Amino acid sequence: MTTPDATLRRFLGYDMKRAFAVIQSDVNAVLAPFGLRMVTFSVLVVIRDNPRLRQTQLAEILSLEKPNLVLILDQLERLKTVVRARAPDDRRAHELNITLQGRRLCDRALEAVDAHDARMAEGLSLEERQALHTALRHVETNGRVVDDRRAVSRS
Amino acid sequence: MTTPDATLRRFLGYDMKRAFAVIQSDVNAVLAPFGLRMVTFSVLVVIRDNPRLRQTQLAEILSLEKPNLVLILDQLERLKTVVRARAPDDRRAHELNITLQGRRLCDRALEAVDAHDARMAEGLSLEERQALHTALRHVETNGRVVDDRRAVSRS
DNA sequence: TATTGTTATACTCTATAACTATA
DNA sequence: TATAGTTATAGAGTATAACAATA
Repeated sequence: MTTPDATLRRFLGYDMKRAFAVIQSDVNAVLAPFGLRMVTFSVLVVIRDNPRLRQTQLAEILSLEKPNLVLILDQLERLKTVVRARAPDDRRAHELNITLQGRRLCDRALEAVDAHDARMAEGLSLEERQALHTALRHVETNGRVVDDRRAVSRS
Repeated sequence: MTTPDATLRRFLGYDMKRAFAVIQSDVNAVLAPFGLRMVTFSVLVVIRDNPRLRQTQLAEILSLEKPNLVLILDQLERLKTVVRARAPDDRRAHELNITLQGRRLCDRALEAVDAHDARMAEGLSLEERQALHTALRHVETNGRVVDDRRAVSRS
């Protein structure tokens, strides 16, 4: 047993929790100067890439609960980066759109996060980096399957 | 743009957040029948592997804050899996040790988490899986470096 | 009756300051 | 004066129930 946590190091969950903790605090630090957090940044990007999106769809895409999205959008509206407008065809719904100012902020933030991401991947070859993304998506998919047969694992 | 979150998919942080969310809820479901969560499980394993460990050291190993560790240990003591004892050489400190009952629980939980981990890695070759671990530790290390020169990234 | 966005709320996780008892 | 463990507390992040407006 070379390190005190050697037993845990064989689990994907453990290595991922540690790696993600590092990334999250780091990305939040990178985004703070823009007035953004990891979630608000993600929401801003998805709104930019999907004009006239509705809140329910946005929540679905990012796996957020609708009530939690409300406060995130309030914050983005306060930053003048996003606007909520009544949908003409369904007056219950809101169409979400990015503003010009939001687009500028989004571009700058994307650049900063890209730079940070490159630093996080330093030391990994392009192939290794691509393999990491592939493996992570693989795990995400495997987990979703496990979700269906929940708690059958053993007891 | 094939998926609504295609832009975000290029970021390690995004793929990791999604993959980890899946793993975490999954592992917690696997551990629930044992009365454990991801953290309590990790703490139990480290105590088993490092007899007479003290709380400050344990907190350091698992990157937990000492105050948060207190409640975790309370819970493990209530389960009769761990005991706190006054250290003979320093009466301020506690020596942590696993009980026989704790050892049994730890073994069964490890088996369950191992089985789950194998399912999460299904579809990945042994080499791919090993590469995933390596890449995650690489990211963890890269992040720690960034930590030192915090907030210098750009603004 | 169902759905969209919202409010209120609660529970977990994480982080910090300050206390106590020892050193 | 400093350290180990603890208490209290506050802030995120996340989850559910119920409501008003609209379909």
